[in-house]
Amino acid sequence: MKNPAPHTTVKPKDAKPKTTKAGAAKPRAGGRKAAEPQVDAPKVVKVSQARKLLEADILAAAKRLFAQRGFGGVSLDHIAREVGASKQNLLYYFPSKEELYRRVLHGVLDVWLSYMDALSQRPDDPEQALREYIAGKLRFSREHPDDSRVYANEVVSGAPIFSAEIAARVIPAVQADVAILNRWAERGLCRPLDGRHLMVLLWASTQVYADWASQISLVLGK
Amino acid sequence: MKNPAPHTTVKPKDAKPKTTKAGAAKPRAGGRKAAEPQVDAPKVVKVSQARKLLEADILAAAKRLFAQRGFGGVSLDHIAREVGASKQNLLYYFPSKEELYRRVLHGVLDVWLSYMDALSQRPDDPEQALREYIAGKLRFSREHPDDSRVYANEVVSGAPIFSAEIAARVIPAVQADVAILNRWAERGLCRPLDGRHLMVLLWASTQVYADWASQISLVLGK
DNA sequence: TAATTGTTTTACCAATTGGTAAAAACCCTA
DNA sequence: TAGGGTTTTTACCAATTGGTAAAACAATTA
Repeated sequence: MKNPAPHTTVKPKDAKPKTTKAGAAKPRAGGRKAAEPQVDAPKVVKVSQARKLLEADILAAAKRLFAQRGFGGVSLDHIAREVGASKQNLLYYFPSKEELYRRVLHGVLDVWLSYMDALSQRPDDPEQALREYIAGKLRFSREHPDDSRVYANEVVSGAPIFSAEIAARVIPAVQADVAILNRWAERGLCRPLDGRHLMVLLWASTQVYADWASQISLVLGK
Repeated sequence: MKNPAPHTTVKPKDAKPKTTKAGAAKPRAGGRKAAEPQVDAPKVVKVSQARKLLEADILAAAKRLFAQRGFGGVSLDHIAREVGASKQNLLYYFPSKEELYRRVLHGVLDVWLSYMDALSQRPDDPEQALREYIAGKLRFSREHPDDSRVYANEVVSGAPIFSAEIAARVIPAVQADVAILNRWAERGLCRPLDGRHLMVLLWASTQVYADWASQISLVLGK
């Protein structure tokens, strides 16, 4: 009543550059095929390369930020600025913040799982298999620390958004590994053990090297 | 200009209850001593009990929420509602959100450190000392999962707020423990090892049981 | 070149954010 | 019962939040 809405008098802040950074840097190319229904041609929708590029940019930035501050600690605006686009533009690619987060998590899980098949590769050589397994998980933590952290963040929060997908994709993989461990023990290929707990131990120690990097480096004096 | 500011016409939503839940539930007691300067009386400021109670309530709720969603994922309003007070009331006890968070972290660190002195208690009995150390850390994770998670969250984010305090309080404690481990190795009381890495391993595996509770319970089928 | 598509920007919006100022309610002591 | 302190509530505030609608711009195809 007293004064007009402060956000209705939008001052342009400063004359915005005629062509934005993103606009100048990235060439656009619209138009997608599928005019004539060619049956034997692979029906890839062929989204324009520019689109894929920006989409990947957004996902990468979002991953980095989510890793650092968690879902609630990051705003769409923040992510958008990081890739030189506007929030609205970002919402053109991803319909909502949660959907973007989901996409990030999906990608993270892809990477995570791709590092986890060492045990089944060598079902008869516990020592070598374990060695490779651990090496793989360490490599994952080292090569994809943000993925590791995003995943950790989600799990620590009780996986409010991703529990279904985790249940569907991670649990089976882990249980298969646990089964292999237990089979080794039964066949006498290694000392008797509870595969589940060894699994947790392996997990813990590798994951931690990524998540706790800052503190560990302080402690190890490195 | 066109329309009045929407948030200036604040509608009371619904007639708020004359006495709020908090007001009805919690007795207040003001007034603090220190009128005449009694020199030998213990100069505890003696904040009123009600104050201490609400303060503790706030800290507890804040800890729980920060553990779940991280610093950025929690609003003051959210915390306030959780304890049945208003945001402004909360700001009467803690001058800012960051200060509240700092207080939470401080408390977490107190608890954490209190579980970490097992090694120095038995400087000549590696096995027993380690057993107790691990048991203690596991107990911490089990008895104070939120503390564990808040701490993990902060560290995973690179300890943006708490790095100084961590450096001052945690690192020395850990380094002392590492030194003990290394001394055992030197004296032949245990197998040769790098205390730093054993330390990380111990840390990892105990902490993880708290932080990853949701996922682990899925995997372990419990 | 014109129509059509795909992409970006502009203009909004209601709700919520952390925070301030001050009035009101409360409680103990004098 | 009055006064003075402590605590809570009321009333704001500017900035930011996630999100919508539509206009403007660009590229491709007809």
